[in-house]
Amino acid sequence: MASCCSESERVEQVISELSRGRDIADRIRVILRQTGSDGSVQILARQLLDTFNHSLTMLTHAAADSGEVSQAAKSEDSCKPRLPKDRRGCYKRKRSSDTTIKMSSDLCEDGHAWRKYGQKAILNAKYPRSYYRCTHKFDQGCQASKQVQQIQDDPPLYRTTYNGQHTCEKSPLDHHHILPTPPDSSVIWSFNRPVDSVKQEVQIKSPPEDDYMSPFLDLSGDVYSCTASTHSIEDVVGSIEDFFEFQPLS
DNA sequence: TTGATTTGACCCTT
DNA sequence: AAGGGTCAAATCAA
Repeated sequence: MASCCSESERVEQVISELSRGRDIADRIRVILRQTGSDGSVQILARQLLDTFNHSLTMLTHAAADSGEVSQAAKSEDSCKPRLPKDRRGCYKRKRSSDTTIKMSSDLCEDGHAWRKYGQKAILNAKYPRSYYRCTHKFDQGCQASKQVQQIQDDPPLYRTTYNGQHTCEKSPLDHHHILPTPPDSSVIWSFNRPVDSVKQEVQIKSPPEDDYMSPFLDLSGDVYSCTASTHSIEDVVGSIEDFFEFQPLS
């Protein structure tokens, strides 16, 4: 009879809720690791995360098998030429929250296994942008992805934009430049400034209450800081790029 | 043979 | 409508 929503909508709601639970579990896990909490608690957090991942995997596969998810648009104009698969609704553009940007003078390893899935020429950009997803996207349901783009030639400067957090297993070390996103969804950036061939780690954090504050860079001390809206990441990155461009390398 | 990369096409967001 | 993110077939490499 007339229920509030269709079966497919309910399935998608459950998937959405599970995804949210997984993100929260992952944040708990990161916090526990950062604070050096009891190992058994960390294991429990890990198991909680795995439970969400497995549930999501089973649910999405079952939904796909039964054709329940994302089939709403299938009823009409299904005779489009040269479409091997109906890909409508197959992806959503990433939002700017839960994003980490790293600027570095080289393409250093970040400790994760990535698989390149695309490359695009970007308007007004000299170099193409490469797209990577976590190698464990399918076997562990890890949603982390990154974009890498060279933004400067001499000296070479690369901007790496990380989206999402790793929920896959990796070595416990090597979090030296990917900082955990706090629960308030503020944004943290870190990048290396190539000065005297010595890389300086810079961390930039935007407090959540400064939603409408224009971005600025405080480069006066050893610790650089920057505040900005989570909606103006590009502005901040522009400021960083300006800094690299106009500051003579001493 | 298998997994990774390349590349053109599709389609969502702005 | 344009730009950008993702998919997937083709190709490459180990």
